[in-house]
Amino acid sequence: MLDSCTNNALLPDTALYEPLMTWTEIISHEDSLQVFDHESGSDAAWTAVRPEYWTRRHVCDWLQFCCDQYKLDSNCIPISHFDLTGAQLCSMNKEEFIDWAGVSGECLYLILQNLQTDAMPVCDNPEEESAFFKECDTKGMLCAEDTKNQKGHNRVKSGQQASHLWEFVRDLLLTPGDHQRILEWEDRDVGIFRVVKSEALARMWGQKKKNNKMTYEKLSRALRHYYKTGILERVDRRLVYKFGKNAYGWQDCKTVM
DNA sequence: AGCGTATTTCCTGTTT
DNA sequence: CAAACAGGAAATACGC
Repeated sequence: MLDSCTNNALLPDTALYEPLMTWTEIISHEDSLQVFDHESGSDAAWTAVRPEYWTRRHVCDWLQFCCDQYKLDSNCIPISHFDLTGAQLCSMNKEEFIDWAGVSGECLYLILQNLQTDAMPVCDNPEEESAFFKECDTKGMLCAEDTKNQKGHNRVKSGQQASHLWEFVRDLLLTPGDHQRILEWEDRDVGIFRVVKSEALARMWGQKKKNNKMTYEKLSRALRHYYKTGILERVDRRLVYKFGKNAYGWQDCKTVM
């Protein structure tokens, strides 16, 4: 089986993003992030939006970009697996991602991680940018040599995803996989979900925050604080919550590939 | 050091 | 009765 990562000298330095934006430009678009309309899934390019907030369309565009620019073999990518949002994409850990994404998984994971973290060159210096992509290139080659036993990708930082409780909840809802029915969508279209296993949810949140004294009682108090900020809306049913107008990243985007 | 935000902790009362 | 919900109040954690 041919690993597409072997496929070329990836990243011909600065030419890489020529048709797109430089990182500096991308970062300067932070402001436009604030006004991005998640409801309508409107038009910001994936380059202008943080991966965690990508719509399905953005994920699709990003994948296409990776295939084009990194010469990944699209035949080796399970395209149907990428019918997911950025939040879903980002919530997978490395193992899950690689399982999910096929033989190019490690390459794609690395690219995504670098987009997510400040490993992105935040500078105006094209030389640094190009150095960044060279490093990315090197890692890409590594993954071609051995897709299994590469552990030391120190470049990939552990990331800052889901640092807030509501994001943690959201990502749990969106993550395909293994947390067995702790949360379930009640009405996905409008963002209503139900806490199925309250103690388990508290335990997971406690683990994440390294707080073994977390309880659902306390977690739910934190959730109720979200009512006043519009992250959540009240639903007068036990263990049922609804994402509010200030929550993002949970929607099921209608525009698909 | 000071501040603001996001919880965490505790509590009293109410509802399911 | 147990489990949740409602919020107020205060303590804490943490990033800037």
